[in-house]
Amino acid sequence: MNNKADNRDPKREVEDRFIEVWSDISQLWGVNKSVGRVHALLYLTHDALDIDTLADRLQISHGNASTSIRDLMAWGVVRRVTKPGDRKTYFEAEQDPWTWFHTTIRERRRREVVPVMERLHEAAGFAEGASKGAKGSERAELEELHGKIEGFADFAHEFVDLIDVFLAVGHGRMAKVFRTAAKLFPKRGG
Amino acid sequence: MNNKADNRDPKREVEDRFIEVWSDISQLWGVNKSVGRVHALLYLTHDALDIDTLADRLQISHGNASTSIRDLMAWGVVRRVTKPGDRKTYFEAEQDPWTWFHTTIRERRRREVVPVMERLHEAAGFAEGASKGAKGSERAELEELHGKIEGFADFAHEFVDLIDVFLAVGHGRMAKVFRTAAKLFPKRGG
DNA sequence: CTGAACCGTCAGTCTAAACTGACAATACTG
DNA sequence: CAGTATTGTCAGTTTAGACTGACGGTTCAG
Repeated sequence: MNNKADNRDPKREVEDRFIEVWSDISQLWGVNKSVGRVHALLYLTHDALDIDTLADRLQISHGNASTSIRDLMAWGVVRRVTKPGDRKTYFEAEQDPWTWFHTTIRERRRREVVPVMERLHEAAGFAEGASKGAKGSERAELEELHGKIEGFADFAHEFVDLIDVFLAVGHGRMAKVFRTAAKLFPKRGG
Repeated sequence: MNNKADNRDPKREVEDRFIEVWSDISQLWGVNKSVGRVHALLYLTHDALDIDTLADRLQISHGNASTSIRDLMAWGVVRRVTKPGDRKTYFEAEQDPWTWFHTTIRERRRREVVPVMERLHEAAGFAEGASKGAKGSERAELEELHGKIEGFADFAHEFVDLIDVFLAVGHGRMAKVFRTAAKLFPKRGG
């Protein structure tokens, strides 16, 4: 039960603490715990690791480690590595957090944002159609609804623009963009 | 089972379609389905609604509606409203999406970002302490680990700065900031 | 070709989160 | 003050998602 007490190795304890924090950040971000922990360990480990080593180190099943690695590769933040004269498959993580974050945002945009924006536009289109097909007070109500949906769609569209700027600017320059923006639009009270 | 077919009212269908989209967006954002649906309905509905009307309309239990409302109020995006000469408590949503988004980000920063950043700094501090207490090759390893953790912490700190700029700039001006940023740092290939 | 080492998959199990519905608490009416 | 309408809470149930471990497929050594 008590695997902290067994842990005499300071290196291991340093790793564990960071892994737990990253794991929690991942969960806030909608990524499951095991995936976060595997990612954290690969980020900390200079050498690429194989599935069994990951499973051992993190006390998770072989299957879970394998599935987590599959997810991380689908997100584009982990690479498969083979070493000559060695059968095993090793995995290594992107080492620069900005690159990793950029990749993640691009993938999230593709998987989640684009499809949901299409559905939002469909909903707005349906509302518009319904209001044009109605008469009298019902028409007025439907027009109001349509306006509300368009209002939200406009906001969502600006949010997507924000993502696009982030993706276009990229990496280290993002901080500079924001610093510039902060100067252009200085903080106000509240 | 088939409650779409029963649904002859076009207003209701327009609402339902939007509610489903918003619900999915909420889930992507880590907010549960019922909470998202309640929020969507309140956004669309000009008049404030009471708990039973919400539960009826969305086909969820009274308890679920009440809990969802409690969450939304804790997020600061729904207000309690009382009408003179009426016992019931009504609830209404913030109508401007930018205001709502701004409030949500501020709350998320407070609840999630700040605590996890503290833990990250603790982890970095622990790594530093461990490396200073070690000798020889172990020390070198611990210093490398510490460097990795600091690297991530720096990135995380810039991310928090980004949130702060967003909060400082606020509402409608955000779009302008981004348009300006986009001009300063034009899109490059990829 | 056979056996060993290893990775990927998925059915079944387990866990955590959401939801329901009954009850408690509160506010108001007559 | 008793009765009624309404909101809030939470124990128990249900549901969705994560995790395990056994199996099958593949690759390579001998």
